[in-house]
Amino acid sequence: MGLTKTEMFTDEQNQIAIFAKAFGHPARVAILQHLFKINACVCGDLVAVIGLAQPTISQHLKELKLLGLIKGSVEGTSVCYCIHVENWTKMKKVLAEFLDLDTSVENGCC
Amino acid sequence: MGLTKTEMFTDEQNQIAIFAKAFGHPARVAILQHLFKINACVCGDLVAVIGLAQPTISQHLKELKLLGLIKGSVEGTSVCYCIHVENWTKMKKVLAEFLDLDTSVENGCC
DNA sequence: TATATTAATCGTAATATTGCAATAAACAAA
DNA sequence: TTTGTTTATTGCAATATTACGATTAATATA
Repeated sequence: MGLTKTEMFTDEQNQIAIFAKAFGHPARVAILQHLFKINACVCGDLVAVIGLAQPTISQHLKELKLLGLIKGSVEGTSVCYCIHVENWTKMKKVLAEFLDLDTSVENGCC
Repeated sequence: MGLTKTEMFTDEQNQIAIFAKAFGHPARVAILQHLFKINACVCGDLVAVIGLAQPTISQHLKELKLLGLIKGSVEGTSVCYCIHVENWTKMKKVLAEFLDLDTSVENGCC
């Protein structure tokens, strides 16, 4: 059906899934890596850097902005994007809690 | 088009996206959390624990197994699943490298 | 004001994902 | 062998995602 049954899962599980989905596409990974690399606002060159069409990049940026992982500010005719560091840190905490579950695994079988 | 243009991105970026996609659904998050919680093989009770239909669970398990994050062994009529700790560690390293990019961000704008 | 530049939105096409009923396959036990 | 139990596979329907051309919106500049 293509329709995730979110109501069957905890808020935490849905939260993890939503964040993970943001990184579930290489274009968004590339966008975020570039923003970190530049370590400043990026105004306009993302389309050239990533290589996808402008509407496609704009769509990916919108998703990341909706999730709060980046912020954009209008700067003349262009728009400048950068990492939302506070939210990035929060997201990392949520994901790390999940990813670090293996620290206590004894693997007594298999 | 629904078709990701993987050839436009680096192996690392695609790798991150593929792993992240595995956690991009709450059912798979729940499955993995349960495997960690039990800290052993789980034989058969996943359908009851998660609450989705058996073919749906089987499909999610297949994806996780294909990615190498879990392993399953036949045990009579049932199949036992558990975390593939070595691969989980490798995956964590790949994701952590990406998630920890913020350590050097000075956020000199925005 | 007219034009150029840049980003967002709309519309649409194609592929991917999710979910489950039905069925098949594998095995244990009677 | 027959029956029951458990998991995998198949087939399909519905929704989601990805991508981009065309257009619109917003703003700077000539």
